[in-house]
Parts: sequence; C-alpha cells; structure tokens
Amino acid sequence: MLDIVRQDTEENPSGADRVFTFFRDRLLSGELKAGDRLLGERELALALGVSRPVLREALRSLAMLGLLDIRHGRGAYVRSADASVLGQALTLCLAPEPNILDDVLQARIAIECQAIRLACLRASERDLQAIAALLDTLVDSLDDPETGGGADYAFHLAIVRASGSSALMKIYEAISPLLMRSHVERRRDTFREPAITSGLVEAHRQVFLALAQRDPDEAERRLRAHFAIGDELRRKNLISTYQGQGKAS
Amino acid sequence: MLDIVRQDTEENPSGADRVFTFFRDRLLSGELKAGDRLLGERELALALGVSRPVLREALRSLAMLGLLDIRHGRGAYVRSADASVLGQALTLCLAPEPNILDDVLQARIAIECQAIRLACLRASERDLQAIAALLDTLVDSLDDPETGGGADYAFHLAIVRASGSSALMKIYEAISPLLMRSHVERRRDTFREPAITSGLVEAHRQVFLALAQRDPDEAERRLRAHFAIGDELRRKNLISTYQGQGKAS
DNA sequence: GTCAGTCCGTGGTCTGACCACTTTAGGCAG
DNA sequence: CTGCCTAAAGTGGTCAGACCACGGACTGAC
Repeated sequence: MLDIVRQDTEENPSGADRVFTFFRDRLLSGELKAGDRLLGERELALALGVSRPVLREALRSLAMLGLLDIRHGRGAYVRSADASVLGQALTLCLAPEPNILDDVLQARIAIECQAIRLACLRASERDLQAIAALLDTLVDSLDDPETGGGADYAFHLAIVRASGSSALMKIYEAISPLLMRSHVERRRDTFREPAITSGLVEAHRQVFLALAQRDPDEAERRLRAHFAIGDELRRKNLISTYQGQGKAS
Repeated sequence: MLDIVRQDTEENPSGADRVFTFFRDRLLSGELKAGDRLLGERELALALGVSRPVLREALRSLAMLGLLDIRHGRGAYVRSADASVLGQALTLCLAPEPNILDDVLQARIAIECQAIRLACLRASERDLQAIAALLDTLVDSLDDPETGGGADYAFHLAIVRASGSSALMKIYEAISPLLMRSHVERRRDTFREPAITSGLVEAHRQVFLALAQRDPDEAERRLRAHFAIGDELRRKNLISTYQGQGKAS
C-alpha cells in the first residue's frame, strides 16, 4: 500500500490508545450511534481492563474530537457528527501557513463552484425557493452590514446545501470559521458603499437565475465573476490602504 | 496558585479543558513551534496548578489531535501540522453519511478544478517539470495497477501542489484517505482494459498540455472531461455488476 | 398536588506510588 | 586510552483509592 497516510507506524497500542481506538472503531462502524449513552467510567474501566485515569484520557480525547459529549453528573453521550471540530482541526493545521485568510478563499471558491454545478443538476424546488428567499433577505438587509453579512453567508451556504453533497457541505462548514475571520477583517471596507452593495445584490441574483435555469456552466461563470469582483475590491482596498498610510516595506 | 489561564468569558472551562485551551492557544499563536519539547508532566502539572492525571488528559487529547508527539521515556514534542488528523476527522465526520465514497469524489473535483486554475496562473517551471515527469511515470506504469494508481494520484496531487494554495493542498490531503478507499474499491474493475488505460493517459496528457499553456478554462474543461469519463466507467461498471448479479472476488 | 430537601449515581480531581522505556554517565576490561 | 557494558536518573505509563461537585430522582412535608 501507499504511505500517503501513516498514522499507525508503530504497533504498540497501549492503554489509552487502545481504548480510544476501540471507541473510534465503534463510532465508525455505526455500532455506537449519536445519542447513545456510555456506561459509567468505573464500569467501563473495569470492562475494558484499564484503570479509570487511563479510561478518562481516552474519553477526554474523544470528547475533544467532538465525538463525545461528557456532562458532569450525567454521563457520556455519543455526539452526532459535527463540522465544528473539523473547522478547528483545519484552523490548527493551517495556522502556521502565511496568508491563510486569503488562501482559504480559494477553497471556498473551489467548493462553491462545484456545489453550484451539482445544484443545477440536483436542487429541488424547495432548495430553489429557500435560496430565493435568502436572496430577498439579502436585499432587505442591505443597509445593515451585520445582518447583511449573515444573509450573504446564508445564501452561499444554501447553494452548497442544494448540491446534495454532504462532503462539500462538511468541508464548507469546516472552512467557515476561517472564512468568517477573513470576512470580518474587511467587512467595514467593502460593505458600505451603495455602488458596491447594489452590484453585490445583482451578482447574487445573476447566480441564482443561472441556477434556477439549471445551467451549470453559466452558473459557475457568474459565481466566479462574483468572486472576481470581491477579489478586485480587496486588491483596490489593499492599494488604497498602502497609499493612505505609506507603510510599504 | 498562579492562575495562568483565566478566561471565564465562556462557561466553566475546568481542569483538563483549561490546560487543553492553554496549549492550543500557544500553538495557534506560534508561541510553541514544531519540534519544541515540553516540560515534564510533573513540572507542567505543578506549573499549571493541576494534578498529573488532569494534565495528562489534556496532553493526551492534544496528541490525539496530532498536535503533540508524546514518546515514552523521552518527553512530549510539538508536532508540525499534519493533514492526516484532518483526514481522520473528516472520515469520522462523514462516516454516518451514505454513499460517502462516491460523494467525496465531488470534493476532489472541486479542489482539483480550482487548483488547476490557480496552477495555470502560479505554477513555476519546476512545478510543470515535476508534473511532466509524473506523466511519464504514469505512462511507464500502465501495466501495473498498483503503481499505476499511485502514479495517477501523484499526478493529481502535483497539480494541487502547483496551485500554491496550502488550503487546497491540506483539504486535498484530508480527503485522500477516503479517496483511496473509493479507489481501491473499484481499481480492479477499471484499471485493466487497455482501451481504458490508454484513454486515461491521453486525458492526463491533455490536462497537462492545457496547464502548460496556462489556459485555465481549457484546463478545467479537460479535467472535468477526465472526471466525467471516470464517472461514466463507474456507472457502466455498476450496471454490469447488477446484470451479472455476481460478487466474484 | 406541589414543593423542598435529601440521597445516590455520575463525572472531576487529587495523591502517591510503582512500572517501563530511554538516555546517559560512569566503571570496568581490553 | 579506548571501547563496551552496566547501572542510575529522568521521563512517560499505569494503577489504586479516596474525596469533591454536580444533576436527577426519590421521598417527605405542606
């Protein structure tokens, strides 16, 4: 086999690792479903043949990964798959990289462009109605940068959801935290001028229209055009910032 | 006791959670770099004002997330960002979803199509040479399904790398484990017939040519065509499988 | 019937000890 | 002096038992 991913280079699954793997596999195989309640720590430790601290190390690790929900005085429950942990992991993974806030936009474009293509093929009437409704929300919240940003995100998210691809959806949710950070970083700069916001609404409308007409190529083209405008704005904003303050290196 | 960590903005981050957050933030801020060695467990526990079991719960969690490398008798070292954990998290996250092996292909297409667009703009001569070399490898390993599959993956990975986007790269690595699973699942079926393999090589060559000519639209079109062929093969194979009604090994 | 207090099961934490692995420094033989 | 080998020190790994804190359920009084 290929050594693309080598997590278990070593064959020494001792203690907590054994317990961790034990539960992870049960989770993967579906033997443990979301909402299930685990036995008490003392009983589990006895059943698995480890001491309670070791058992707790494994349980805590699973909780940190978002697989368990451990509540004081009540017990440990299997949690449904949650993209927030994915997002955290991605953030951690990308943290040392430079310009990550700009770079993550590329991932966003990648996901959305494929999503809208799929959505053209798969979106239900209900999906389209939901997206249309969000378009209205977008129009209504033009004057409020805060809700406007939320509506913008909701619109794009709805498109990804309409793709019917859970993989795309999960990844999109995973990059959302980073997207948010890059968003708030420049929200003030781009969301104020009427010329921009009106153009923004028009771009969204164009995207939606192509989607409603089930035209993948056109939908992707318009979506890319929308992103390109944002990119252009960002660039201009960057230039004016450096011109205004003159802190070139 | 010196309370190094005092952030009660949230609810009640007690014990191991506090320690976990403490180290996670140091990792995020870059205060702890890859390769750094942590103090001993006893000293850390003392310094952070918790007992050793609690400290160990946090450390173990960080290790499970791939942020630490704890080695018996030697100590705990900060590990460089690793996409394998991301892959595991994604696998866990997507586990309950149906048809995930097919669905993850959509994510692959998404990443690669955007990557090749960026690569057309950003790829260095060295990148192109590397990809060309992998194309040769692909041709040379036509008769061996095993190395052929590896060469195929390496070719596509090189394109993503040439995009210069670490976000795309990390996500691509993250979905790789699932990609592998879906790959081996049908490798036997699609990698044997000469007509298919020759067409496969030609498709790769076309993709590379468009990339070398720095034509984003054409490169993406050819890449999509390549994926569409794979999709078609998969469909036909599915049909023949059901017609044959056999699960021969 | 409702409310309050109590009890019990649960996770949360602590202590201190011992085991296993690794490295290293010192001593012994050549 | 050099080389190997052994023993000690430092580190993570595990264990046991005890106690605390929280939440829910039971039970009693009103």
